Amino acid sequence: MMSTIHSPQSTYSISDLSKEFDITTRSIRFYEDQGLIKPKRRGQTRIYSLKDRVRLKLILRGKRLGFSLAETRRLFELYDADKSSSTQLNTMLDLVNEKKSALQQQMDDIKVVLMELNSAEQQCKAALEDNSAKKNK
Amino acid sequence: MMSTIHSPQSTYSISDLSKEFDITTRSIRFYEDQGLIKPKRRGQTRIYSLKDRVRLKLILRGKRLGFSLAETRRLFELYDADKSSSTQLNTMLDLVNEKKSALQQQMDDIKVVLMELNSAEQQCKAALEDNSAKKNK
DNA sequence: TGCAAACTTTACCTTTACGTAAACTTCATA
DNA sequence: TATGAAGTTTACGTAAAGGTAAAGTTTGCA
Repeated sequence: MMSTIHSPQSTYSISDLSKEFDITTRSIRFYEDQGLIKPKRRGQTRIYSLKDRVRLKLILRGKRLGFSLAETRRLFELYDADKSSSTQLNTMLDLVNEKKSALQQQMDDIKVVLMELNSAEQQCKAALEDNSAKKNK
Repeated sequence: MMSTIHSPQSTYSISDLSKEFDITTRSIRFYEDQGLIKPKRRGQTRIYSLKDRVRLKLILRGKRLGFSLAETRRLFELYDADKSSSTQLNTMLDLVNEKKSALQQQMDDIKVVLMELNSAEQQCKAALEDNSAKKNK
């Protein structure tokens, strides 16, 4: 099932994607189960499109940022949703603003922790030099 | 058990902390269970120190960044560890660098997602204006 | 002294995000 | 043709991070 033609591929097998993103096929099927991706089928074999691949990338990035699969699915749904419904658009705006402020908070957290880690690193290095100066094992 | 004196308090009850950080007492005891904090006891009542409070804050910040409790505990352990053991110091350096690059990656992720969210926000607003111009419900 | 609020332990329950195993089908190819 | 790789479904298991309930202390204070 492994496709050999590279570059701008337009369909992918499940193992193509599991290798590319270094996740198990189990995970990919699970995301489908949860309604995050909807690959076509050829017989009972799943055929993934470019859109599916983009979504996978978004799912994984979301995960790195602590989004639950349910949250990510919600974002997908809204993104696909009816653009003529003002109610939907407002719901989306609310969600977007919620996410934005959460991410701002995360940015701030990260900056603080990075500074602390840098400081810890310096202390470690200093202590190591100190140790080697004193020549104790 | 609620202490009434404010400002630089030096001990706290479990409910003091649960209120301050807006988490349940169950969570606080769970963190203790997992070896992240070690409050003193008066009888069987837990007495939390400033250090415990700082750790709680660190635990929660870690959680916001997607650190597991086990990871946070590991960082605490290394921080408390023997500063004369070069092996330990090197282990710590490794862990610190690992965390640093993960956080850098997160920062990059966040920047991308923030840009996308901003763009989504603009599109929503434009669509809303469009809708109201066309006066459809 | 005697309640009510706050504290405690113990223990089982829940959700999320998969892992793992079993048993089956499809397909290329030796 | 048969064997092995890759795919599939179904189903049970698991780890993390608590929630919740039961049943029992402790303590302030009216």
